[in-house]
Amino acid sequence: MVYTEKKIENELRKRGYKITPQRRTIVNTVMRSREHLTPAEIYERIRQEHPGIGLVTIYRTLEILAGLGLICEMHAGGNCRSYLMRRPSEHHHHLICSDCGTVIDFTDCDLGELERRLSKKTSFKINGHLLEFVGQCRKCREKTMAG
Amino acid sequence: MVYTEKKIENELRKRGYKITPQRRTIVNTVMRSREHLTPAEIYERIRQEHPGIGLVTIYRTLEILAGLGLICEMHAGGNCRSYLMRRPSEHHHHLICSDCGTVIDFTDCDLGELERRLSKKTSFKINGHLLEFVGQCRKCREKTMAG
DNA sequence: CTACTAAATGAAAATCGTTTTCAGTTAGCA
DNA sequence: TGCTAACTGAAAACGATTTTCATTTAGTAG
Repeated sequence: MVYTEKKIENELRKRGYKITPQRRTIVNTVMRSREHLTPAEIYERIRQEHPGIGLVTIYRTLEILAGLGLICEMHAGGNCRSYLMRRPSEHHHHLICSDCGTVIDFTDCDLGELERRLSKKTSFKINGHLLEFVGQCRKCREKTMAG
Repeated sequence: MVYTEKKIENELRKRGYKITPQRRTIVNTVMRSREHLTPAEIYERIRQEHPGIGLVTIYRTLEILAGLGLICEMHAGGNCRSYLMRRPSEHHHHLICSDCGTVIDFTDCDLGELERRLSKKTSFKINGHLLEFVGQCRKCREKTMAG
């Protein structure tokens, strides 16, 4: 389950932020996506319908949403950050083939116990996690064997 | 246990990389530290003894070492990456504070069962994994409460 | 020890993602 | 309808990282 647009708008209004068409579009875009999106990717997607929008506005809005804990900010390889709607209780992970780049998603990760243990030990309030497995898919393994 | 300088030099030589005084110093600096260091921090530490060294060289060397799996690259908040000596056989994971960037390492992850399950279901040969928890450390939580 | 060559170095410039500045626009409220 | 704080977009600034290029050096063969 994901936050509704209404819930997000209320949350923003409550803190004195205004609801602008740009912000609506940004929330909507992040919401539609089941993948993490970088600011640049969000910009590209929005630009098609909303040519006038500025990349700056996207940065600013994402910063606010992440600050309120409504979306989840993530830092992966390269110099890029990306954002995903926060799905309370559900999260999603990847299994990546290091040869061909195929990505398989999975959602069951059983990290609750570890999360509790870490949280207790470190006094962190844990908000999320990133889990990725890297390996070789069947096809690529067969190629390697053959070659 | 951490890799020895000798082991690292051999690993480099084996791939045709040369052992230069700069590389020695960089390896030595990362090795001495029990903390993650950013390229800029490494630069600062080295500059005191080796004023001539270039930041570029540090970037280049870190890239090679990380590529060979001898050090561990980490992306935390802000636009910064940092590096830590790798401890073979342990794999090591991070708990990151999304506010201040503090990183806590841990090594117990209990993902063996999940790995087997995924491997069976997807026919992947799984070689490794990346696990990061993101949250808010005690100090930052207290600040948030107060503010 | 000397000469050679591929690899490495450092300085400067280029690049990329992100942030700041600023003048003009707009949402939300009286 | 009018007001004002908040928002916007363009351009400039910024900081981290990468590329380019001329020079130097490690490792090796003679």
